[in-house]
Amino acid sequence: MSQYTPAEIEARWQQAWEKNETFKAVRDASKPKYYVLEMFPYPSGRIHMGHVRNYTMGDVIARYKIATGHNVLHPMGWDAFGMPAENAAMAIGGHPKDWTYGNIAEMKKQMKPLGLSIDWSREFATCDPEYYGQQQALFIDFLAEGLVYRKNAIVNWDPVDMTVLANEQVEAGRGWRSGALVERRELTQWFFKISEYSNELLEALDSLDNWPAKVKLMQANWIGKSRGLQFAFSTVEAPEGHDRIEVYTTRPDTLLGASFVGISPDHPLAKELEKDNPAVAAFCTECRKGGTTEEAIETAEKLGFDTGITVRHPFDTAHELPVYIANFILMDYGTGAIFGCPAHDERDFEFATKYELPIISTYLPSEESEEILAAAYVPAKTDKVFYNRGFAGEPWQTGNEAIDAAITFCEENGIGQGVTKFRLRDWGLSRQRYWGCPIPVVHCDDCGVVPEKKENLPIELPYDVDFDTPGNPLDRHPTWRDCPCPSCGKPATRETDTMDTFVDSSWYFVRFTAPDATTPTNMEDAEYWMNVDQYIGGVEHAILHLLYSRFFARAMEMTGHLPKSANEPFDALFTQGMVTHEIYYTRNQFRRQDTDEAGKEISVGTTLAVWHLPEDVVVGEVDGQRVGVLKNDFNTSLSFVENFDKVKDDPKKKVDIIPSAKMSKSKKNVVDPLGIIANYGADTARWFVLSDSPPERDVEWTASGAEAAFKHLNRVWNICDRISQMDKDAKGEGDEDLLRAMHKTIHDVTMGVESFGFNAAIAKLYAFTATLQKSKAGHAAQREAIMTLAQLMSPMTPHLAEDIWAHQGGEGLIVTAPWPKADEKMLVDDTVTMPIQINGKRRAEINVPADMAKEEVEKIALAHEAVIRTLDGATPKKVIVVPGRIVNVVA
RNA sequence: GCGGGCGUGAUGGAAUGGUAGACAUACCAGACUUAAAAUCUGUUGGGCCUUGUGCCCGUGUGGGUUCGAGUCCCACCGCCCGCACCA
Repeated sequence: MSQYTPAEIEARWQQAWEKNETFKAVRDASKPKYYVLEMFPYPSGRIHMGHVRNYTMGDVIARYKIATGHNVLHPMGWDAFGMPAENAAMAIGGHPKDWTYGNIAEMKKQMKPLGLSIDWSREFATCDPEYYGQQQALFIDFLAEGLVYRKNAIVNWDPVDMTVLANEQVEAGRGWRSGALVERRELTQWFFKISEYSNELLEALDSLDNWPAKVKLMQANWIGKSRGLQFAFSTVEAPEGHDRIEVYTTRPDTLLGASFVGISPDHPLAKELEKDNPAVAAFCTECRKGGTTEEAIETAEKLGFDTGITVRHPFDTAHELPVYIANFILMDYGTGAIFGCPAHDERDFEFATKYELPIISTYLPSEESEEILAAAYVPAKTDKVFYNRGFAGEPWQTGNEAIDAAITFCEENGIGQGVTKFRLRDWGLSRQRYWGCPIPVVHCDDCGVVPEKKENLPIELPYDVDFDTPGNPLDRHPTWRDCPCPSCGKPATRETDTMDTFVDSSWYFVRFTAPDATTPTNMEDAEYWMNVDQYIGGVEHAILHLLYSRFFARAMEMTGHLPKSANEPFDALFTQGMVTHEIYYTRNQFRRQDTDEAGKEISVGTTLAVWHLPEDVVVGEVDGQRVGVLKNDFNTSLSFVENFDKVKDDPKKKVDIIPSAKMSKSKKNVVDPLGIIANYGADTARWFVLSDSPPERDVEWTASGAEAAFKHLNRVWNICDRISQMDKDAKGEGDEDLLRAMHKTIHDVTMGVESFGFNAAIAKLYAFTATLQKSKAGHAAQREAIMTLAQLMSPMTPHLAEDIWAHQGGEGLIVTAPWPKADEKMLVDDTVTMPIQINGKRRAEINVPADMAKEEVEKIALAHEAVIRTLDGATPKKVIVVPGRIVNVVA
């Protein structure tokens, strides 16, 4: 009798795979290829359970595809540029490069024991000069194609990180990383022309059948297509050069309801007026300062400044409208100017009420309706309404119909043009930071901005930099900045901005197809391996990373680095849920002045939560409530309730529990994968993160659940051990039943794996294990059953599976053994149990041959005692027989 | 505000329109043990009585379609997520 020893077998089988080069991906035209990829990690230095779940899911797919005869590419790398490395250098000293490569080595060491089917020969980090040098080559090609440009722009400046952020990286007015309030600054910046692809990126979403609808929708909203009318008001008594104000509207049908024109404080006209009117200047300055926090936006009052200028209504030049500078109008959307229609826009209504401007309805719910003046009337654009002030189309029409008619009318009458606008703006990629990919251009007094010559790539980051002063160390590097102009050879200076790290992750998946190529890609490899057949990652990347990557694929096609077929680089996308855990805390009341962990002062009487690691708490149930006791206070010779009684009145010792939340270091509700692997082995960790919850949902890590996974793997191993010790010629009972159950399990697990139903697949494996454990079948059948079970488990628990395979004398490695096929004949039982319903309620069951004729089944059903009793002499109106499923008698 | 998703036992969750609650946790009971742990076995949606091969109710609430609805349709309630002065 031997034992399940994960620590020993996991190391052994990992060595076997490595020696065999099982996961090395080599182009092979004779096999269908399959590229599976998990979003690569940032090398923080420690893996967490989220990583384990993410990579395990990818591994299940990869191993399943290997077993079904695919040539699988399953690579791994490191998203290694970015600010944490610089912050660490500033906080604790050292160099970002050393910190990053140290973390990579450490994390790789932690990942290896998971036994993932990764081709490590393709590994790279985005901070490798070999990688970012090719990225620089791409940049130069993009520049030549006009896909990158430089412009003066008002940018989001993060005062904490001392860098510029893309619009996408500002969340509710705060930097996505630092959380600092973002300021507006004008700087010369590099931009990718992603907006040129707005329509293309929007429309191509339709072709992504294997993407979650939610992600496609988020991207569509982000791109934000709108159709409207652009036209100009002519001004009265405006400064020179401002005789027209261009406006954009999505509701041209409400043009006759216009009661004012509003312009942004950043509008050229506002800036002109600002010059010699201090009141305007004061107002605009106030607006620009305007809070960008969520609360500020929500509570912000609509503020306007009457410029005294008026404009003529395009339909009636005698009708003049006042021009206001208003704080709620954004310069970077539309034209930075609007006309206000208070009757049909809540925001305009609020503004009009405040400044006593007319409220003029253009449409009403019915012909008899009074004009609505108490609130804006904003029905859905698909509702039919009555246009009391319509000028195009029918009196009764939907908003959409009216908009189309209004645009046509205005175009025909030379008032304006129909225009499609997008919310998506160009992607600002300049960052004033050290630890990123240098932008490969040179500034020359004579030649201007000149791209670096490709033979000079990579432009490597200098190692000798200091982080003692804030700002970009490249800017003050003594020699790195100075270089000859690539065009004329005269002394010039390098661009010191580096690229946004989202650039690094926008094409890494392509680089995996030829990581050592001396050009960004190798077309043969790209054509063979692209696209990524299955991409797996967190939903937090639904917009930025995926949108940028889709843009990059197109830009790389345009510059000859990718085939057109790779325009949508991810055929299928799966967004997995997080790993959560409940949170444990005690309370600490401060009796004297003290400081908390962050050094902040705590005043007397303050009660603070003290968080505890799961491993430091014993959890139990008292009066139906989950509570805990600190392990240090726990007396193991007493029951949980007795222990709890001793601490329940002491808030410093009684542990309260907050329901499951995302694992976070600050709340200490983390479980260290290394600890789990040390205690139970990687297979247990892998099995658990896949069981219990559907992969797209969050899974709660529980100690009992992990324990159960471990017990189950032991059970499977013990069954294997028992079967090995059976008499090889032993005959038994129920061979047929066991094999039937086996084939059903093959079928169900295969379906589960194919459809990301890992939790359901695991449930079937539990059930089949129980069947096998109880089976009295002969040796041959049991051996077949355990070997098949091992194969079905192998994507999830590959080490245990290999060990069972070897014990039973399986040929070669299980990882390369062909996936078992369910025998159709074995899936259909000879006899089936059919429930009999009377009026939809189950009343009886019958056992009948599976292929019995409907009429026969009906006869047996009607003859059933319970049916006769329930019918009580009544004649059934109708009998529905669904072969093999159910009988329903309608009385 | 706009857009999307989800509501099933004590808990996580199963159910191509066809026996609701698979599988797991937790709880309870039993076996083994001096005892505990481990292991194994069994019970567990609610209610009713006449304790049966029994009946009634039950997938957020109300309605509808259907022989049959957790599943499809409509309305409402609740929760979650994304976007948001976007003209």
